[in-house]
Amino acid sequence: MTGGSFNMDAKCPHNGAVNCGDCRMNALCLPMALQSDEIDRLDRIIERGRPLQKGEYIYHAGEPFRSIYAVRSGAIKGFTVNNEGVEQVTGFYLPGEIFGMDGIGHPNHINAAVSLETSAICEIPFSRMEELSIQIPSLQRHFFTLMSREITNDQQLITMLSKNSAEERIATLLTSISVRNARRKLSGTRFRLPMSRADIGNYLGLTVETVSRVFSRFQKQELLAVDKKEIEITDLERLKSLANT
Amino acid sequence: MTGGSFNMDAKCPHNGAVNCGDCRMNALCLPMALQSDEIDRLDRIIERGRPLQKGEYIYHAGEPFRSIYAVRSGAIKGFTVNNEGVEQVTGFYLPGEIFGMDGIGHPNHINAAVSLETSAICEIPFSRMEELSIQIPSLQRHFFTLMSREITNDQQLITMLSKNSAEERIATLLTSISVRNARRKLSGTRFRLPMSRADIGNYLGLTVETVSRVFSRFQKQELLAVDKKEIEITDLERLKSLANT
DNA sequence: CGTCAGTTTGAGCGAGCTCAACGTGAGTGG
DNA sequence: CCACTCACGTTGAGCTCGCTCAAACTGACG
Repeated sequence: MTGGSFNMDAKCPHNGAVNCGDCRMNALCLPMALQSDEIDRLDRIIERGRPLQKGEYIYHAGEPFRSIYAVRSGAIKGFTVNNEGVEQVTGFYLPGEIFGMDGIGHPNHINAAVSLETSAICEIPFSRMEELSIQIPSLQRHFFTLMSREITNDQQLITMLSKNSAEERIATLLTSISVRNARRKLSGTRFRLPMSRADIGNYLGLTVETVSRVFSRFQKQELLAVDKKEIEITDLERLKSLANT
Repeated sequence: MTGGSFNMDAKCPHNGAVNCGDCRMNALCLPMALQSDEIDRLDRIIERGRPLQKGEYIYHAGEPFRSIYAVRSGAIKGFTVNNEGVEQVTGFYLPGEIFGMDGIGHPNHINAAVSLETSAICEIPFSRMEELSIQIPSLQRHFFTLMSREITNDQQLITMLSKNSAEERIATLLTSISVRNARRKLSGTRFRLPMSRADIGNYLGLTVETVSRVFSRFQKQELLAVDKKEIEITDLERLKSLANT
């Protein structure tokens, strides 16, 4: 497990913030629920590590569950592995978002999490987080909220897999990334996809070929300009109208 | 309907238990995490209502979120409704299981819940439950566990919708119901499905016709004996081997 | 006995899959 | 600096599973 070997003294090249109070993401992340003295207490239990390289695992399925994580920069892919070794991507986590909650009900992680590009994350030991959330009710509340949000996210994916066409699924994913980027004050119309076509297909229940074809079709319809992983949404309104809900 | 003729003081014909300590489900339900004095405290916040008729809603999407619920008898269907009014079944809840957690992160319920047959449920006001779980850490822990289990359930459904054939999906659902019945000390091989073919199809991302055809095929292959909603699993091993993971 | 919701069965179609070939760019080693 | 490799992405052709549409069956209930 990478978590254990974190060096807390290393400066992160991406982000000078070494505590929640200064972190650019604090409006999105856990601290949003807290007052400044409470943030300090949360801050003290958080472990910040060296940056993760592309392809580095944060945890594997079956590893003991110790912590949940917040993304500071980069992008993380969460996925299950069934007993035939087939992967199912269950989510992509962008800066300000929390992942690793799948392990909570179980002694070990059910899912795995891997870094899709150079990323920085905060590790939050779960048992200490539990204690703290007994002392800080708004933290407990926020935590329930986060888990519930994970549930409704998953349920939206379920609806999509069950009811929507390939085009609708991809329009929905692109719209979602657009919204999440905008929330981080980044462009909602020009961005780089952190994941491969295979990851997108896996997440959306489609083959790589179908993903590629839909991208080409969207480009022909002048909804997108695609250059490998660089995406420019040229008609966000029409893309949104294609998307689910 | 005949609802008016139910008397809340009358003994419930299904279950004489009026408190968690005596409830047949307490080994599966919330109290499993608690000591007997703690169970009393939980017991005091739980509201038990008259039985629900088939088709009766526990809550609609958009209603204020107040409570979570435990199934005492019967069966509950949880589903989302997207803005075109299309339903997506997200789960079936059997006795001993908890539902309604989708509302936690939000002011209002995201999903709806409806009774599939005559059912009895316990209502647990969430704000009192939150207070209590601050005082009883093992209750907080159990609650985290339940929510996390909901997440992993949803993720299994995601994998199924994304990767499995119609036959695998239906084999998985039947196996799941079989296991959950066995946990309640009921037959794992002979039971009555509480939901319609349409509900099954909706849940599994299939049409009614496909569900019906797969049931017929399974019967021809001597995996099942189907008589409307009565199911006898005649070859559980082979059914399990068809099922996902 | 008629109605109506739920279910079953058949016939034909199509979205997305499979298989196959080719293109592209980053990394590697001579 | 080029040749080679290898992962990733695109495009085409044909097939298949589950969908759509249609019709008939069943049982519960008035």
